[in-house]
Amino acid sequence: MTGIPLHGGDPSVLRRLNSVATLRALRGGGEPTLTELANLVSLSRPTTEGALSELTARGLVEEVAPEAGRRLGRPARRYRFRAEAGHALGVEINAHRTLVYVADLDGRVVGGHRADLDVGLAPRERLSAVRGAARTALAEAGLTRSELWAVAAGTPGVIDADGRIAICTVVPGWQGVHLARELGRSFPCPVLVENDANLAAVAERWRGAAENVDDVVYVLAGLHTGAGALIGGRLHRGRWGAAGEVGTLPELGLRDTAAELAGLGTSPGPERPEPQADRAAEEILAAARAGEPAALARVDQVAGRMARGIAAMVLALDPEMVIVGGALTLTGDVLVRELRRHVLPLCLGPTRIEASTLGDESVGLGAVRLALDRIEADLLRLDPGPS
Amino acid sequence: MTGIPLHGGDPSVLRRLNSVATLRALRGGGEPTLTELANLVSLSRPTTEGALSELTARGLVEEVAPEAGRRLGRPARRYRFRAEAGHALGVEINAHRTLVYVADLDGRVVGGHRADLDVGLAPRERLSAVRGAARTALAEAGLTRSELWAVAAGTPGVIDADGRIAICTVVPGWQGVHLARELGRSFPCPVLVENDANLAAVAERWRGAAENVDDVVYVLAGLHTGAGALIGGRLHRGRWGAAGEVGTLPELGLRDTAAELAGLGTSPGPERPEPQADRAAEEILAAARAGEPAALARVDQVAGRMARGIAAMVLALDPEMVIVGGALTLTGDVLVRELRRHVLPLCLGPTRIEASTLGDESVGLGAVRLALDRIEADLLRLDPGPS
DNA sequence: CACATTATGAAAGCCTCTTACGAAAGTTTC
DNA sequence: GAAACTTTCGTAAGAGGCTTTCATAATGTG
Repeated sequence: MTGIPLHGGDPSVLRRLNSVATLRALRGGGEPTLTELANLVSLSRPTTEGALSELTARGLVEEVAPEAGRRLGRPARRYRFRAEAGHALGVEINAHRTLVYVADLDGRVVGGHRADLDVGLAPRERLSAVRGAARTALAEAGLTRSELWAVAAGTPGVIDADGRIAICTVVPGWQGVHLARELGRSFPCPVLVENDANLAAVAERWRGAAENVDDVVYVLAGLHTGAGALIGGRLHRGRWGAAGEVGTLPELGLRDTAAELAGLGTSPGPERPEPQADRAAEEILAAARAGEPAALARVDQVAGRMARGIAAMVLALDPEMVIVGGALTLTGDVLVRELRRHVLPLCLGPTRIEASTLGDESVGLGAVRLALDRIEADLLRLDPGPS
Repeated sequence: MTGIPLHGGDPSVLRRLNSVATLRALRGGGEPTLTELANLVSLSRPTTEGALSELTARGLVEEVAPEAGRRLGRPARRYRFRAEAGHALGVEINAHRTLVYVADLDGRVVGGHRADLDVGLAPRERLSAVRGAARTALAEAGLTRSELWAVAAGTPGVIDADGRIAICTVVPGWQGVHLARELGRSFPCPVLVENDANLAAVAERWRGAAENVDDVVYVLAGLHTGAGALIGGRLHRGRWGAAGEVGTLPELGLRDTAAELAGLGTSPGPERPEPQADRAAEEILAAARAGEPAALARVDQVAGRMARGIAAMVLALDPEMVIVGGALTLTGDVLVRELRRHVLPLCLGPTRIEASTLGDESVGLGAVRLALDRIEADLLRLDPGPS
């Protein structure tokens, strides 16, 4: 946790440490020469060379053709990180669809597939649809399952530490499913499961609106509103994986957002969400964007209600940035503008409130990032581990 | 941040690493023999010996007299961590008083002083009272300022990253004071400043009700209610140091708690807090403890109001535990019981809600712990640093 | 007082990193 | 087209650190 070693080490840990440092330097991209690399890691050239030959043997690094001469002197050998050495699979599973991405170790998406799902699908069918989508995506990328190094899946609900869906109200029958174990049967590598809003937050920090921002709250505005938080650049799950579920408090206005936007009123406790509420909500938002007064008023009203819940999260966590995404933001930024207007006056600091830039890809991409994080942790770990 | 090195190292980093590991093992307490220590850090005896002689030269470790024989064989040399090698100063400063602790590197309190302060005191006088209290506490411990390795202070309000009091409504004139710089003039060592509720959370995790719990929310129930959060065992300050200020949202019932308890109603925005509200609130709590119905009803009502704010934090962060402390809890655990009754139904997980066990010492002890954390970070850092 | 037991002290050997120097492979210049 | 120049490569020597090993020292037991 603290990075402070409990155990000392013999000279061999130096070798590992230097290997890791070299790999890390190469992961930055580019195709540095041996001497450039040696300077980067502050090691001597022979040592760097040794680390590189080990990494090459492990398939993580490759020597590339020397740059066709334009500089003086003997051409330098260049090396690059073999991003294609392994792959990560990111999956989104929700009530309406599943979305799968395959990415290489650099996070470049090399395949994907999306499939619409019926809301009423039983977990077993839902799972086999997911497996099918994964198969298709892998085929598109020309890969087999054995070339996957990690898999991550995002889904609505509270996910416990084992990857079981502890609470889920929006996908029928989903609660209680041990998603990590189920998917684990299909893949010969670690399988992680995480709440969808949490993953969206991860994605927006990776390559979205919150790039490199360390403290982020992501608000997933859909039928209900969920939220995910990154604290110090790391995902905050909470003790039982339930962090960000402020939506549970009725007076904070994050329940049945779409329904209220659509003017259906707050239903007491719908076992099955009504998809038409989503569509109706989107229509209202479109009308608001067109300037229709009644629609604007409705958006204003809902934003005012949601604002309290978001403000509660902002005041609790004091993030640098709030990202608003989810189905309700896909048709424009009316909602974000209204939320900004309502939330900012309630905050203490100059928190920025921005729209998601990844749209409906954020959960899937966040899953990719989570899987990559796991791979990197394994790769850059100092102790060799049982692999 | 990640503990992964960017730079490689020559054999000398091994030595530092092993020194650090040895020191860390000794910090655990006890007076191990050389061989016991070598086993602890998984190093050979000669290497451990080398690390020890370096640490001894730095004054951090000392050889103690061998345990008077009761075992067979040649008596083993024993070593111990010299907790008296350095000291930390922890300070609490609020509207009514200042409290100072001096502790050695093991956190053992070796001196302290508390002084009542007039609420209306100007910052300059308040500061000199604090300096006086520190001087008295140091004298009691038989130490000079130069033997302090770090100082930390806790005070109400939002503290920015530089140790300036960005927002403070409860101590007149306090807002805008650059507390870290002011105190820095008096001490030849790092000076840290932190929000009081944050420090109370740190203290309760250190040696209070939340020992070794990683995700904790501390609710400081005083005139207003502040909160501090520990996430993953680390203090979460937020981007602008304003994390935990849920009390700002009026509908969450964490403003003017004492005033409402005392039946004074919610004052719109008191420039100066009224100390009699505190006292009246305590009387109500005592009456409630005695079972007086009217008082019980009042407590119940306030707890119900506060519960929403606390629940908002719990739902946002999903902590393992909520600690309730502050002036309102000193007279008994009525408030805690009522809060537990009101908050738990609103939560998703089995969050524990407990009373502070450190009482009005928590902020000062948290300051000690924060200073010690800083010292440890410096001590256990691998790179030598400019010290 | 000898013996068993445990710890210390010092030397030998191994691993890894750094420095140093000559050879190699290009480009530029004449 | 060859010599000069420049930069990199390959390898050997040297230094720092850790481990193993064996003889020695100090203490309790019979």
